[in-house]
Amino acid sequence: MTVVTGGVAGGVGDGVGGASAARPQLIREINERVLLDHIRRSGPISRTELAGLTGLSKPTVSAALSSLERSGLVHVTGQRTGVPGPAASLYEVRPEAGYVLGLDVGREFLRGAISDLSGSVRARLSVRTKAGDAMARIQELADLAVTLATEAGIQLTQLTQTVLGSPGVYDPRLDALTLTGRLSGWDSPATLAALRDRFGSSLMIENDIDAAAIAERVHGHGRNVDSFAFVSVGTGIGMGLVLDGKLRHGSHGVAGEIGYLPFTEGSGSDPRDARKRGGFDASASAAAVVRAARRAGVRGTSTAEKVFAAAARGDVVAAAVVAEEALLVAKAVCTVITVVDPDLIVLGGGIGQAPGFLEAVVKQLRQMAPVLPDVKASVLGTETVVAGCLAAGLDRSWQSLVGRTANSV
Amino acid sequence: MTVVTGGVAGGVGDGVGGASAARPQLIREINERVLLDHIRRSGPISRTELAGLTGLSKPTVSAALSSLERSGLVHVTGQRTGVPGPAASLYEVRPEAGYVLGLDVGREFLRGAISDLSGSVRARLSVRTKAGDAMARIQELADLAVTLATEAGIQLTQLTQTVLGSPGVYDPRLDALTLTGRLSGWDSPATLAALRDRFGSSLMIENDIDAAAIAERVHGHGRNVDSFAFVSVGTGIGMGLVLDGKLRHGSHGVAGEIGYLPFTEGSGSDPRDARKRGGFDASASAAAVVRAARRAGVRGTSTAEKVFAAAARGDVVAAAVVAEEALLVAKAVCTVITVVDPDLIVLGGGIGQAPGFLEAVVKQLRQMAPVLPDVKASVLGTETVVAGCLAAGLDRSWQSLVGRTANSV
DNA sequence: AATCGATTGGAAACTAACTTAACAATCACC
DNA sequence: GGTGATTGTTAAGTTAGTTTCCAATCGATT
Repeated sequence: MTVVTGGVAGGVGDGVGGASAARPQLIREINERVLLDHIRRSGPISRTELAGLTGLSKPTVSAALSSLERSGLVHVTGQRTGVPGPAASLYEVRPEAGYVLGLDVGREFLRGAISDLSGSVRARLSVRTKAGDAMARIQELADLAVTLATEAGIQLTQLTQTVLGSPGVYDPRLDALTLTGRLSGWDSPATLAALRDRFGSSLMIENDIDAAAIAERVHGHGRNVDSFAFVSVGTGIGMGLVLDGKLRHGSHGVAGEIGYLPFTEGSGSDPRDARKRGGFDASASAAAVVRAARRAGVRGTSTAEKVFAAAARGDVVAAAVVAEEALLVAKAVCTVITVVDPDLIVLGGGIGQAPGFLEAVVKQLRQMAPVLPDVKASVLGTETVVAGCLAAGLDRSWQSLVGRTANSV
Repeated sequence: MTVVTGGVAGGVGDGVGGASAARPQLIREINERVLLDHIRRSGPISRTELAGLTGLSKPTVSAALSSLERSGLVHVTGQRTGVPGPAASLYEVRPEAGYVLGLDVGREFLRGAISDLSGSVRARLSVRTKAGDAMARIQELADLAVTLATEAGIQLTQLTQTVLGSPGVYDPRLDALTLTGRLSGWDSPATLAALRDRFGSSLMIENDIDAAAIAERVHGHGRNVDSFAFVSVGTGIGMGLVLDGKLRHGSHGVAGEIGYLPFTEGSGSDPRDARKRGGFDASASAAAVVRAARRAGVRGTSTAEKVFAAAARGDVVAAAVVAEEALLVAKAVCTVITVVDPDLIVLGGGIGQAPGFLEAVVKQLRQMAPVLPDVKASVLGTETVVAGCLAAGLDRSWQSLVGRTANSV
């Protein structure tokens, strides 16, 4: 009944670390994993094709597939005909071998989806939350889970993995949620206990922006690089860092909490926010933009979106506020470059994805960063966090299912 | 004839990446590696002990050791007697199986050492450089290598790996040295070509502070953690980042170049430095401390060391300068925490290791960082960079030697 | 319509590597 | 000098994977 977070371990301790000795069975384990990966990626596929892709011999592929079929992870889905010779059996992942529930808890909305092991979404739903406190919010999440399961036509017990994208981070050393910011009461031990109680042992809690970064890796610009930073600027500020294809949480779970960058020179900073969500968040989040615009005398500045719209219309004062915001974000991106130097920076969030903002940030970056990596704006939308949770849950499900197979064979 | 940098690849692409299929031979390869690791760590050791440590059976251990012995990587070094039963043969790494040359090129000193495969240093030397340009400097390095080889009693051709710790970074995309800062002419293509010409195909170029971080990982505080940041503050400012036990260079080699952090509020900044070595370097390096002290009116401020000494003696103005420096360094450390959240921060360099500085930085950190990791001052000295180069070269030598064995068997 | 040729899937024989079990040889200690 | 622990090897058996060969199948060609 432990909450596990993030990037599936899976690392083969490198060299000095402490790799352990290998038995012949390991070969089988590796090869089944490899085959499974190919089947996942290349849809229905024949034994011969798999043999070609992996370099394994036909008898070996056959034996391994039998084993995978016995354990229920793959099945024959049809025959390929139309070519000379006998019809080839086509294998694919058995979608019913597992189901993943992804949830996104925000201040205003709860979103969720259920996907099967093949990755297709069986049910999806967003609701506006009415909850006043943490416990009510958890109840709403549980209700959402039930609704989704019903719609997907499965039992809750069939879920192999549940992933909750949430503000705040899970600190494995303290076994607690911390830095939950705007979500009141969410960082209490009771919240964590209640979540575990409702969602069981397979619950995995992922920072919402980290989840979005995973989605970006699977569906967005992160597909073709193996290290990138997803920088989200909107209601709050945060980052998800993917290095060597793996999301990094850091040793206290705070990797990417760039709201706490020690930049305090912003014009719109609110000291109350600075304590709770970090100095940089207070200086550069949407609320700070609104404050700065109001102070500068821009009219009709109820939301950051309106400030950006005014700037786009040619309001020079609003444009100055936007430029200042771009400078702040560029500084944050510059720190990320100097510290980890990723292949790519993806800007996300309401402000990060605003038209023209990317260019403004890049312009500033050019003058301050030691190198200029690719910088792109995210093209994903409101379902990003849920998609990331599903992807993370799928990954983890695969790991555990394959592991289980290997042991039981 | 390529310059390779840093952390040996060796990663088994995780999951989706592209792991390839396994043959039975892989088992042997893994097991030989594991045995070798144990022999390296646990000195002369018997077959039976190895069987116990690895969990492999005695016959398997015997067979693998024979193979390793045939390829010249290990040899029997003696017999253990004194216990009942036949004398056990003790195996150890054959030191002569390879030699590593580590070099540290600085503005004032060149340092170097040669170690054998077992890690013991066979020769060590530091010389003051008289070189006026890059080519002369390379000649001095080559001379140093010859002297060291003579002293160690080996031929230069016996070197399996040469590692040069140098200011600046190697950018694999441009195949060039960049950001070489104070070392004039060091970033020209001709320098790189000349280095390759002199030191051959096994040359590996490592940023000097990254090399120090490797030393810290092998000999210093980094031994018992698997992610830490070595932050060096002295003549220049830089960082070496070790995550999951592996040094990270980033995709342009600039990971850790925190001299380029966009902090410009320091009082001692010099605009010429800012362009060349980064805004933060210009604000917080030793020269900046001297400038700040001079401006504040501290007397006898020819070096940063004297400013720190004055502060320690009770000079309140000097103390204020030191406190300001601590604040700047704390901000840099805070950015590292918010971006990657390592287990540990190690402070190094003349300023970083100054008495009392650690405490001053921690005091500031407490008020700004979202979490406070372990922070320690390095206890390593002037030979750190060379030690790191040797460690990196040993690692790489092991990788290639073991790889070669596996193929040739 | 019959044959040809490509292709599939599996069976047999062989290789690589590990394990367990048994055994002969050795050495300290009583 | 006998006893018991320990070492290192040999033999037999298991898990995996490879190569080679073959029967069965199905579209295409004659």
